[in-house]
Amino acid sequence: MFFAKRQRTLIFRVNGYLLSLIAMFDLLFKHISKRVTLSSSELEFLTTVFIPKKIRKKQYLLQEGEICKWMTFVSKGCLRSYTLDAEGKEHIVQFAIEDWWIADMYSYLTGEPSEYIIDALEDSELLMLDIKGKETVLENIPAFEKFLRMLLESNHIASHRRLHTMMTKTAEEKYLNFIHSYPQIMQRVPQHMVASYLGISPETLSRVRKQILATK
Amino acid sequence: MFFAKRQRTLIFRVNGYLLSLIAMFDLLFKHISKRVTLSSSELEFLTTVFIPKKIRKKQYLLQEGEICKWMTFVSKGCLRSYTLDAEGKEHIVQFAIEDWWIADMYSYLTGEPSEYIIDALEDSELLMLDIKGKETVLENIPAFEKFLRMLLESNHIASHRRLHTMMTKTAEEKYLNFIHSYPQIMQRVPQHMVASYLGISPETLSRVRKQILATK
DNA sequence: AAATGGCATTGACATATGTCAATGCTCTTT
DNA sequence: AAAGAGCATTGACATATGTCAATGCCATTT
Repeated sequence: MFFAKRQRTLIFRVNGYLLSLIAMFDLLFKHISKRVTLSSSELEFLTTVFIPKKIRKKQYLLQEGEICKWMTFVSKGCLRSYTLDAEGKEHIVQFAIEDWWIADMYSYLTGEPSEYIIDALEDSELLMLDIKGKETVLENIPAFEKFLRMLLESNHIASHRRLHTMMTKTAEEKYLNFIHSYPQIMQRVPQHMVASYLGISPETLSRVRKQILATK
Repeated sequence: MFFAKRQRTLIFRVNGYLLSLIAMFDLLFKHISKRVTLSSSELEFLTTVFIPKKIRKKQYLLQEGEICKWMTFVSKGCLRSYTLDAEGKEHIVQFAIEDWWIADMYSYLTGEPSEYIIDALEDSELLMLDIKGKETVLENIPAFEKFLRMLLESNHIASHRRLHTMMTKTAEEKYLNFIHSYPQIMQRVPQHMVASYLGISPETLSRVRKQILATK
């Protein structure tokens, strides 16, 4: 009786795990298929190279001074990357939610220690690709080169746009721009982190929001 | 006599033109070879796809509202891309000197009209690649996909770094950072354009420089 | 139910940077 | 040689945003 119960539990666990794995890879496949078409054997190959990982809220994925070993695809949850300045203040560089990637590409590509920190803002599910894995995929799946190139092109455009708003817009415009571009993220992360991402103080963001509410 | 003279001149011109063409492509070849190895027939193929162009100081390469049809490799000279804001003030997004690329990738990839302007700050020599050409190259030279991916990776890193300094540094730090990273450009372009690139006013840059000279 | 920690808000005040206007320099054009 | 354009510098002043400190709210933990 005891045994049977244990076994059932185990099977449930294994089933649950497999189901969640399937869902994770399913999102990755859809993500890639938006840009290039892979054969089913190629997709299957990906499952042997990406490392699935679950991570709890507040856990680190990368700590300052470590080498960033992974390009990480977020299949569930929310992470951020940030730096600490001389005064120990956080500056958030990026949020990543489902269907996005996060990494310190500088550290990843050069092998230099990272100045960034990546941690989880929610319990999250990740698919991680190390340099070796990336090379294997590039060797075995020609279209993946194209996929990466196109991903980087999108990224390039987004970076330029962000830089431009950072340089030329007021705090209010930055905020309006943010809630327009990323309404989901605004809901999910604390306001002071959005402020940090926008490069303004939490107090200023609070005042900007008050101001906006007043005028409409 | 008259004829003979004309002919000699013509030959000189043609020779000069060919020599300059060779130099232009030579730089492009070296640029590409830093990242991937191409066969000589592949290199030769590139000369049939890239369009050489000379452009005089102050000429436009892209005007606001036009579609950006070209990815442009600068083999000589200096260009900039910038926007005009609501008050008509210039915001410089990028400088490009020899061995760099310039384009509005958003417009180039989507075919939407550009919000950017690209013009020459010096007489310049360019090698230009339109979308059709890019596709042809990608079809005929597999390694070019890898080259583009790696170029975009470098770009990605540089954008992140720039964004970070824009967000977290003072005017003085931005300036010091700039002259450290791009001493050549500082020499070649007017100071107020550097200010614009750094997102600060020309007056502030002037004061920052004075301040730096005083303290050392 | 009480205690705690994280967070947003608000007010008073400080400051870096922008704006405007004047001056003078240097180089090119006439 | 004169004129003009483009540019860097400087001073006076304006302002957006940051900093510091206090308050109160809400959710989670004990």
